[in-house]
Amino acid sequence: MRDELTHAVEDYLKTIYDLSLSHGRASTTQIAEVLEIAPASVTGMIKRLSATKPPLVQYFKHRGVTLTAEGERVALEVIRHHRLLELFLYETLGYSWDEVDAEADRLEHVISEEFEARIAEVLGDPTYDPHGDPIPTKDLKMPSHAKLSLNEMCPNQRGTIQRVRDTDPDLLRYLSEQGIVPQAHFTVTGYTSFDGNITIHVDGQNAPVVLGLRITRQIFVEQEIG
Amino acid sequence: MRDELTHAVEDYLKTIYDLSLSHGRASTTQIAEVLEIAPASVTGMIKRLSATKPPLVQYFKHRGVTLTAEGERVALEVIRHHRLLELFLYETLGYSWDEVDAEADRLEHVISEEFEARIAEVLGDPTYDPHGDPIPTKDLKMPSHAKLSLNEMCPNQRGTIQRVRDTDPDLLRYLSEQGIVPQAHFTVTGYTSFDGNITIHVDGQNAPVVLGLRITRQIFVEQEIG
DNA sequence: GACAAAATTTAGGTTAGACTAAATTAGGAT
DNA sequence: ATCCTAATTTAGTCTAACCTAAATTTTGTC
Repeated sequence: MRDELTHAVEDYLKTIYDLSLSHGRASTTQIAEVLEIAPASVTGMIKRLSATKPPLVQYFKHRGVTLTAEGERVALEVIRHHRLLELFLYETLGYSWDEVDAEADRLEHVISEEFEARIAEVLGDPTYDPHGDPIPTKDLKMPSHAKLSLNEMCPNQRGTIQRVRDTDPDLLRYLSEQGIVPQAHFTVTGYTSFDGNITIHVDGQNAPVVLGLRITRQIFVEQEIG
Repeated sequence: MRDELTHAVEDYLKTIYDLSLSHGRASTTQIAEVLEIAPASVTGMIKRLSATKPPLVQYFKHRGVTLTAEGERVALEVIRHHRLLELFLYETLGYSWDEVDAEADRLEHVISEEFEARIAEVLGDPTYDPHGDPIPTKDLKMPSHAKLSLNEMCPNQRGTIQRVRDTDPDLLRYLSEQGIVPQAHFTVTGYTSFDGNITIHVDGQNAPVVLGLRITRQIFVEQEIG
């Protein structure tokens, strides 16, 4: 139970958690892509993760992995660290939202439970980080969050940006320049079926913005009815 | 110049810096004791540190190591991180002075220059950490600091605590209970030559405290003349 | 249902950083 | 000057986590 897992293990579990949410399971190649390591290395690590007691993942040879209850617990712990840190860097140290991910990626593995508790207190037990991602609670329950992605919306519908799931600083900077940040209201003004491009007009902005599938899939929204 | 040194290397350099200050050079065994690893492991690492380009240490077989200019630069960088972090944890997150060292030991290796700059700014470019240790400046100059240790004082002399160089939480908690913290004024009321024990009476405290050599050697003071 | 392309695993190798046990060197006491 | 002990180094292992190249399995297409 009380571990002392390596940073690498924590990174794997975090990645598998994310991939499992969006794809149901995590394949070797997907994990390798996210972590930017060779697929063969992933296979090796997966074997070790499934051989610990208690096992952290369930391994289905040639068809990917899922987290065990214990693996999910660890993943949520790391994700809580990460997102609390992002918000702390943003709120308390004045980082911009495109800078917080990289710093939190390193800090998340070394802070103590004490540190976690203290920044949570300073921030008033927050529920969402600067990208709108939900922060698991102290007892590791994931707060509710928008599941509708921007690419599923249709012209003339209105909505509110809830969550921007990307870590690329350049993209994030571009999006915030266009007013595309959590809580922004917008109207879908166009859609081209060939490429899946969506055009939205953010309230208060002069020009509309055209966004490709790769991006709109990462943006989660609340639809405004009426 | 442009590094990406491992945590272990940074720990070695920090340790060698400290030992060189107090003993002129750092021996294999001393380093091993501080880092709590086997002496044989230290020999191996020292060889690597002296074989980098540029070398980080100068190795005198069978007689210890000293830092090169480059090694000292890295050590001061790490020490700056460490002490800024200690103060940040103390001031901004409400840690007590006995808790900050352990947390800073892990964080010091992963924070970015950006993080360093931001906490330095939040803290107003501070010069001393919660133990009274001097914080190297941005350009890595060490601020002036008291060099007289408590064990060198004589009965009836008065002084001010400037610096408590220890990392043991239990000891630090005990000392602060006795009012022995930076800026405290005191009078030396006794000395026993057999064991080197010194008795001091801290202003505002009821009872005097007897301190052994192991402790008084770690406490640095400013003597009050007259 | 065969087969090529894509995904995955196996096999073997590397590096950092630790370990133990055994050999060697240095330094202080006689 | 010798000898003993403490300090140090050498030699050989181990583990975590990565790598590449080759072998294998799965899957989608006709």
